[in-house]
Amino acid sequence: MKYNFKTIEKKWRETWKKSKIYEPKLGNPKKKLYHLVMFPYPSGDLHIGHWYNFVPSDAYARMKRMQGYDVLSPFGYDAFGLPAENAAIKRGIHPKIWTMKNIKTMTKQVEATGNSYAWNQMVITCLPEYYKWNQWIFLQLYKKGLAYKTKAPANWCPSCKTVLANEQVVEGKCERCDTVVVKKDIEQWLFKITKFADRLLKDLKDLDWPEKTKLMQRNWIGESKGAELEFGIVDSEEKIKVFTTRPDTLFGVTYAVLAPEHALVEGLKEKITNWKEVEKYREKSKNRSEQDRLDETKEKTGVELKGVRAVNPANQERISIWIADYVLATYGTGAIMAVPAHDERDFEFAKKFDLPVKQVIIEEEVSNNKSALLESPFLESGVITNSTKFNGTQSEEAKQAITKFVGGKFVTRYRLRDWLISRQRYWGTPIPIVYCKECGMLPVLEKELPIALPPLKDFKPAEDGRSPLARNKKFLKTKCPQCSGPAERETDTMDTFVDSSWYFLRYLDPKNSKKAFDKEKAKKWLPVDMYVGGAEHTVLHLLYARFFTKFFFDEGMIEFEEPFTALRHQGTILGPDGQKMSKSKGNVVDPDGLVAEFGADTVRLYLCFMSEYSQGGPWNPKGILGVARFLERIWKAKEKVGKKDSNEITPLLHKTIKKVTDDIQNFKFNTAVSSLMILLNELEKQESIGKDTFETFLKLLAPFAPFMTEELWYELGNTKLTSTKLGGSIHIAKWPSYNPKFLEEGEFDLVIQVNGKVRSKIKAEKGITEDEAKNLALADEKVKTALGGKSVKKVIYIKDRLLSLVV
RNA sequence: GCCCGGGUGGCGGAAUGGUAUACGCGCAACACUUAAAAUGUUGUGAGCGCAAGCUCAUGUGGGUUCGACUCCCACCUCGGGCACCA
Repeated sequence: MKYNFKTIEKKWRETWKKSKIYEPKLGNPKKKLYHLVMFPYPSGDLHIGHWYNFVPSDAYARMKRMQGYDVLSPFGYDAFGLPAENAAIKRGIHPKIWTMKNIKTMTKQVEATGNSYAWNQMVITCLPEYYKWNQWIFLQLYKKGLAYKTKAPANWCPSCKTVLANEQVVEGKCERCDTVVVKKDIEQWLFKITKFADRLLKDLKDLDWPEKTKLMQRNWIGESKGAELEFGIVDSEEKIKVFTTRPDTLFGVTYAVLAPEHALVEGLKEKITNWKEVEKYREKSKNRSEQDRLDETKEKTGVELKGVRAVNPANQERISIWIADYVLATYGTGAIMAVPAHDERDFEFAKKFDLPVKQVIIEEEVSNNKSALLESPFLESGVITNSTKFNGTQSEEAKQAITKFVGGKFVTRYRLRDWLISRQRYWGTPIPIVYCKECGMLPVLEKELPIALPPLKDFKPAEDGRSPLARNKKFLKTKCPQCSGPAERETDTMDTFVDSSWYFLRYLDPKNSKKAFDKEKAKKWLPVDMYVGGAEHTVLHLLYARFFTKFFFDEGMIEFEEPFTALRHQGTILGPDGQKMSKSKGNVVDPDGLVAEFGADTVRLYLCFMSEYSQGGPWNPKGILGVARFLERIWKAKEKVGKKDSNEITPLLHKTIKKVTDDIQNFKFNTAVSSLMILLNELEKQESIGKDTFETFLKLLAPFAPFMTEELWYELGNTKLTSTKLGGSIHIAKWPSYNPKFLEEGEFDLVIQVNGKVRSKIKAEKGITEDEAKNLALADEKVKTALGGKSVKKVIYIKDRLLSLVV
């Protein structure tokens, strides 16, 4: 009988759902395993990339379940975001209706995969029952001073008169009207993630994450150790504070540079003789568009602050002060000491404006150091020169000494910026803040939560840069929580990354209306043991989730500091042409069509088999035929199942158990499947297949092909099925274990090398000694020929593998 | 520019110091068939040879080693990330 996947898959999908075998009892797990896939955005269509994220990792979850773990594998939707607004504008459907409809469709599609999700734990972030807690968390951060409001630049389209999300800026231009986008300063909310920079960096080292991902997070946090030094200003009480990683070059400073926005510029206004010019430059750099920045040829610009001079604290030398936009206001102190001889950017700037270059570090100490004109800056460390009493010391060692000499201090700086969470958008979580004319800015009372999104028809931000929520008077007008006088609500909504920063906690208790999450339940199930998702979320999502977790820990709300103990990324599946899939290229692989043609098991198996998981690669439409044949052959092999087990197959069976177990554990799904294929190839050569052997084979295959294995398991009389109950399912059967004894017995091909070249292979018993192997080799005709009568000088023996003879 | 990660048959890939090319796709021949499809069997890196076999081959060039896809050095190339971070 041919394998009829359609009826079989339908039958088991329904049976599993009814019997709830994938819904763990959350109460008291003996051996918990929290397996999590990154929840998708409900775009309305589950593409093959989703399958690739969800299916192989489900194989991992399934094996763990069979190994006796209480596996929690939940699923949900990251349901706020811009596409819903765009769809609403385009088709006139409300974002919520569009989103919920998509969720319904996608859930059906996800169910088709046969994945073992605990559907009863579903989380949907755009529902008030979820975003209420975003607001609550915001209030906790606010209370601790970790949520604050400040002027921050937003993307502004001067033509549409609207704020744009980053995704709406395409190559520095507005995606709608192609106008060059500028930065506009507006009051926005930020989370103080920088306060956690050191811990976010330090705690990376213990995580079982891809090294590359950890490295990217490290670079993003960007730790740099250096000194903070103060430069005096002639005839002024003001000081310029600078941050430098090279205090050893202090004697080589020939000018100082402030960021154009630096507050001191304003403070020195009275003294500056070319104020007009200065102001013009400041204005220009402020209005600098994204486009400009992208086009920039790296040519340095700047203006000298004429009439003011700074004093080098090391040698009291007077130096010029400049403003230039190559110095960033947002990093360090917003001011630098310029050492053109030892810094590339300073060198370039000095050359353009004809500023002095003074070398203070040389490669080696020479008796007569005439400093020749430098053609390029000398960036390495070396020996100090031209620096009075520090001459002749090693520059690395002089760092501390020189810093101390001028009364500076050593500090650690981070590149990481605070997290801007304000969005001037409709489809997100409203920020729970009100503004009262009398009492000022106040947080919403916790008992007032959730502040629900009001219905709205027009989703474009207002011309003053405010969110569309500002147009809804019913939403906007409220009472002051303090004086009950008239007040206005904050109209910005939160970045959707807020939603995804703690959803893994909510899964335990998605309906809890009293708390965001329960400490006791969290203690039992978290942290997440295995997190699987795309590498594109390497930096932002993972960093934000770690930040939230550390905050919750500090607040005593949970007892762990890192949310994701282990992390794996799936690769990207490309179209058959090797290009990224896109509708316009017409190279999109449609999973629904594949399921209809081949069945879910086949699609699952091929996704696991086609490539190394983290690598991905092009989809080969013919390749899937291989695994389809494999399943058909298993279906046929069932007919050969008899009582007698052949001993011959036992060593291979045990080898396969070990290989499949190890490979799934290590996310090497492709080689796990290939070892099952090898086993089947051998089983087919047998007259009859033992029932035990076949059952073991089915169990090993069950994580990959849950439907067919369940059906065969049932036909072999293991699964008990009544109209409402499922007993003895293969998916909760005990995972096979191997006997190491079988791996050490039997025959192997002893490879004989002479002078490093393979000259012969001899069948031998496993476990033979070096002498036995040598005797076998020396008796072999081919080896004799290769040796040519010469005497063996050296013998290398690798047990159960190879003998290397050197003559 | 800087930092990572790759480059293996016609194709997807396997092998992390020990038989290079497992497994699969494709291709070829044969069997079954009136025929085709499906299925099954066998073969399949390149070159030389009737053959046993020999030589060459994991981006390129060098090195370490009895032995290198694997380790080291230099270069070529593709992909990813960051990008004036002092």
